Amino acid sequence: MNYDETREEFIQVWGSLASSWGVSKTMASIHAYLLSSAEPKTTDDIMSDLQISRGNANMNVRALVDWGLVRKVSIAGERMDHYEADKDVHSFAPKIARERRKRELEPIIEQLKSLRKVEGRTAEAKELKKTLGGIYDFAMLGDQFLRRYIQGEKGWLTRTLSKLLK
Amino acid sequence: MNYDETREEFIQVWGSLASSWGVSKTMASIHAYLLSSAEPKTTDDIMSDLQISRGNANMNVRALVDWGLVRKVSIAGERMDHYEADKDVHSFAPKIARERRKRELEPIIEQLKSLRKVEGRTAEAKELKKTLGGIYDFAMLGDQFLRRYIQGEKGWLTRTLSKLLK
DNA sequence: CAGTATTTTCAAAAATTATTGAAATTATTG
DNA sequence: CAATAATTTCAATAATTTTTGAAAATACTG
Repeated sequence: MNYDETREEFIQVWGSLASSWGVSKTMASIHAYLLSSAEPKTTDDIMSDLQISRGNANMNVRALVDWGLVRKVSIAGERMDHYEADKDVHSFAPKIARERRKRELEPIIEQLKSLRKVEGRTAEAKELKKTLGGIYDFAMLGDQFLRRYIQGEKGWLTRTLSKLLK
Repeated sequence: MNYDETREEFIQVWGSLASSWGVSKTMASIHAYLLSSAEPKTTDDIMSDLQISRGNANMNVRALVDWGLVRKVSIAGERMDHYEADKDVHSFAPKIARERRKRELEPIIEQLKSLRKVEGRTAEAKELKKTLGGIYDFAMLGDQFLRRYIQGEKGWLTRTLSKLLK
């Protein structure tokens, strides 16, 4: 399988998995497109290679920039903005973790913090308290781990997991 | 905040977060409903308390049973099926992890396994190979960790993470 | 500054995903 | 086995999410 075929398939796979990763198909496709590009690309490149509209390309490139997965670079003599993906998984994965933590974990923790204090001396109230408390404690542990990964030094997770699984 | 208020809010929070967790809103609401129920509930209970249709209730309860988060229990003298949630987060979280791993991680790994072998001696082919290889290795590490958690003994993850974060 | 290029916005349309509800199927009871 | 209860299925509908594309805003260039 050659370069172009690999690229195309990578873009298509990354895109088709997008929904289960909680991002739009286009956002994932553009990410894969830039991850597999040797050179920075313009919005026009993205539009024509991925066959999408300008508005769509613009919105999703910006989202990728917001997530920190892609950066704007200037090419001397060119007017259009060029975009380039961070290709080092150990650098971009924590950024994805940061966004997903914020969307998927933080709101649960915030809510459970108060819900687990449910009042009442009935058996059912006590049981609910225990259930919610258990979920809260578990979520907090995951949260601490994620926070450490997100802001930690680059090799930490890999080193830790490797050791752990040896 | 009393038992009923807490329950209602928990159901609503769990449901509203569903989309970012890759499950349908109803599936999450039913899960929260059963997690916060002292007694096993029938499809009719779910329908009337959550205000949803029979088809919807049936489909999503079955999905919860498939995931292993809820089990069918028989109540002596009652004809209708009753459903009860596994309330121990250390028992049900690995089941969620198992399903999400299957949907979100396994397909990427399967594809990257071959894509990372991209042929070509050009600079761009080499760079792509490096990028895809890096993502693959990282995904494999996460996969090993998840597998260990999913089929491991109950306290493993909590113990490990607690030690790690101390 | 005027003219042109580029980027952004956002209402409307399209695509996707979830839900309903009634009919079909399956299970239970006497 | 007939009658009834309970469950499942699935085509139609509704709700949600994504995408388009043209207009508005912004940024350059000479």
